[in-house]
Amino acid sequence: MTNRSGSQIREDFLRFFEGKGHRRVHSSSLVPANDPTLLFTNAGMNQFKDVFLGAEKREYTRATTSQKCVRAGGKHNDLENVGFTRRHHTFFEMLGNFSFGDYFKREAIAYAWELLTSPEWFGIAQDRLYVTIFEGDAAVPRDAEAYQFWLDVGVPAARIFELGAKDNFWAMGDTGPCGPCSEIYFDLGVDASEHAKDLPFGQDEQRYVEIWNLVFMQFDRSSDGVLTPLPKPSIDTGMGLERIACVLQNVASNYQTDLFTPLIARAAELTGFTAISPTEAAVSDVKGAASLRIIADHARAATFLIGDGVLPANEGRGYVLRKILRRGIRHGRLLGQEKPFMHEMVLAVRDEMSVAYPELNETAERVAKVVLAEEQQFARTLELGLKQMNEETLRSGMLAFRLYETFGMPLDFMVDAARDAGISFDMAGFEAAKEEEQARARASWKGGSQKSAAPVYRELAKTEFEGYSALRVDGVKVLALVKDGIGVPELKGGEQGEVVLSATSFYADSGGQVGDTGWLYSANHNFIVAEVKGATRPVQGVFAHKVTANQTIAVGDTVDAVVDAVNRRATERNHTGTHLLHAALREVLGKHVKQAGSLNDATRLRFDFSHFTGVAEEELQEVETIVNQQVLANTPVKTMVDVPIDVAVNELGAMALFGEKYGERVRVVKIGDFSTELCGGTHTGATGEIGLIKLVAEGSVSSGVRRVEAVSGTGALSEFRRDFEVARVVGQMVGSAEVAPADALRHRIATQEEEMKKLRRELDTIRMKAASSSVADAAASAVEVQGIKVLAQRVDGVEKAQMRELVDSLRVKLGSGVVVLGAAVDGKVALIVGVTKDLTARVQAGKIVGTLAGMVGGKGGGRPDLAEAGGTDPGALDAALARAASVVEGLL
RNA sequence: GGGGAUGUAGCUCAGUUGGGAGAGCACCUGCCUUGCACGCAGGGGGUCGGCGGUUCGAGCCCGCUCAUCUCCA
Repeated sequence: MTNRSGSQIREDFLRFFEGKGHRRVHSSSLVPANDPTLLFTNAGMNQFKDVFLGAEKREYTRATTSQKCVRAGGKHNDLENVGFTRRHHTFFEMLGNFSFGDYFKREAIAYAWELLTSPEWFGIAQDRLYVTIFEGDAAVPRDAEAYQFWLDVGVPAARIFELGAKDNFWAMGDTGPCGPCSEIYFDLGVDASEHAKDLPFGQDEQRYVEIWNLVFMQFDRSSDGVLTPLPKPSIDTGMGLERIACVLQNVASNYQTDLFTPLIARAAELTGFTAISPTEAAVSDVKGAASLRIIADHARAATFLIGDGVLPANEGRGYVLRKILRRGIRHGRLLGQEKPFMHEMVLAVRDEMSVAYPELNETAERVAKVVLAEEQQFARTLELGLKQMNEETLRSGMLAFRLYETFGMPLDFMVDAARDAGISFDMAGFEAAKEEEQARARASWKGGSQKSAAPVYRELAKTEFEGYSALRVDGVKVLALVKDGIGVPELKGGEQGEVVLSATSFYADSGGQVGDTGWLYSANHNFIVAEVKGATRPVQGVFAHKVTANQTIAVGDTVDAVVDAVNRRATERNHTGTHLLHAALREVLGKHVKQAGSLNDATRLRFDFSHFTGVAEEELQEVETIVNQQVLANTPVKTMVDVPIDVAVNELGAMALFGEKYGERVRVVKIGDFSTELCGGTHTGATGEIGLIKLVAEGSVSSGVRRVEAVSGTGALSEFRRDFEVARVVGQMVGSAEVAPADALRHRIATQEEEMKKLRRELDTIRMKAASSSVADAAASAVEVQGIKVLAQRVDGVEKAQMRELVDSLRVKLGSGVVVLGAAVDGKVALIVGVTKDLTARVQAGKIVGTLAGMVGGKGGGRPDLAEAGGTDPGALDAALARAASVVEGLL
């Protein structure tokens, strides 16, 4: 057995299978393209799923990959285990070889055995290997073939074990391709035993470690559970790089391989953990060692996830990333590092892995920034949480859970704090509260939205798309009609549904460009059969036209498909504009700008991209200027089809986007030397056709992602018309005959506002003075009731706030007494009653005002010393005021 | 997808059964003063996230909505 580095193992694996006629395919993104059922790419076969399903064709039938994978959460890989076992990881690399209806079991087994045991390759001693096959069950017979092939390559019968469906039968889902599998195990030796005893295979999970799983895709399972043999069986294998490295480097734990030791060493440096050496920390049970392993593991996961476009968030993928990151940060804190350090780990990951994943060189600095921002956010969250934490919350598990749930206060922090304060933490209460929440979340979940395409689409041939060159295709056949997800023989006039044609000129929703609208004409082009509202691609290659039928349309009919050219052209202007915008943003803001989503329809373009801060007004203007220079240059837009993806990305420098899935041969859209992108959309012939691009909005979508919206062509014209009209009106209103410069308007309006404020203040004082003088000698007119002075006065035209002030000054003047003010305002009545403090024990303002309000058709209330009321009958105000004294008397 | 929390002055935040929108810091003016967060006096600054409802009256109650934080799926 030859010791070799992790990088060498990865390379040797790929090289071995290249030698066996396999195409080396680049790892796909961790964010699965077009597969909403999957949170993250978690196996090598993910990117070939459609190929296995027969929905997608590749130009090769054998492939080999080293696939980035993330498993975090879910039953099989609990995040909490990572770091405390020898083999759990959130991020790992899966080495695999695949056969798409090419070779089958015999070759798969022979290749695997050769690679593992040949002295030219991994050279593992045969007596350390065990294999398993499927033992068979009611539905599927024992895998006798695999058994025989293992014997053929020289595995002794005593080392072939037979296991049940749980271990050795594989399925993609409840339906679809499935088949038996065969696993290869390595014996780490009795030293690695968890029982410290020499136990046979099958009784010691830590000693006998699974290193390779060969899946034999042999059957197709229908929805009623029946298995039918696949005409072209396939192969899917997976070998964890970290595990095989552990074996070949002759160490006990994945963390002791060179894939991890440099990261653990760096983590030790950054956290100042020096209790034991990094080498020991890779396996040690010493407190803190696991923290280093966790940091190393999570740094890898975070680096690759963010590199593939995931950002920390509070739901979905982003939330899993956040949990991983925060767990890493917490373990740094456990080791005493309270300052941000995780972002430094990102650079260490890049240094270790950029040879195999060169994209890290490009992304690492941006990734580090994202991580740093998350570290700061988490610090803030902790700070706020700590403020809320007290003895009470630690004693009550329910309160502690509330703190955890609401403020994100980590459980281990509270447990530690309780221990430090000598309080026993109520873990049982916490768990109970947590279970309650989980039950609630589950109950609300019910049927998930795992919407998959209607089965009817799966059986159809691919639609021929002619829309790149033609807007109209005549004489095409109606292949299928779908209503509410079910295939139907015909659609009647007035009905809505979807139409699949043998060929079409309609572009379908894709790459941010919306599907075309238009019409289906009768074969003789005499009348319109159906209006097309849009088009989608429910499965790869099949175009579905969303229609409202004008008259009966049936499967087998022949129609002419005609795209609404006005709409299409407007959409194309926006789409080409998006490419220009993307390139210009990168020029102005920096190369970290990458598309995070886009939408192009006939009215506007919307472009989301990665960027940290708002885009300044000057930057936007610069972008706008550059984009329009490109438009004016009238550069031809060139599309190149059938370009090998490597050529497109490496030689042409085309931008590939996050989360997009590309085939081996791609379409490249190139605008001079300014922009080159992989794109399947339709574009203008030259940039000049766009006419003009006007940015209209900039804002935030989520943290780290900004959105710019713009209009072009006719949309830009109407935008300008509208703005010009606004400017003209505003100009006129402030007295300028022509459209005034922005500065002048700003100044003008600011002055007017200033003036208005001043006048309002002046008016206030004048009213106040008038009101004061009208009640100036009123103090003298106060009536005395049982020794209490009662003053009632009408003060029309005075605002409420001023009435309160008047009440105050009158209370002072009276020294002791009751003040009642009333006013009629806008057909309504306002009443305010004040009682000096010395009298509030005897009579309360709230009660007085309540009684008086009743007389003017209203209600009221307030504090004992000051109360307000409103009413609806101004005519009764004088009468009410006149009765004020007797009301007070009545309350005494 | 579900739960919880927050949103009030430039910043950090008070605001008590619904009845005067506030504090500290920052800013401006003046005074005092050679100093370390100077002090004193005065002042400016608010669509109380938005919309709707209940009410004579809503920062406060109700509904919807947006944004941010957070837990779960």
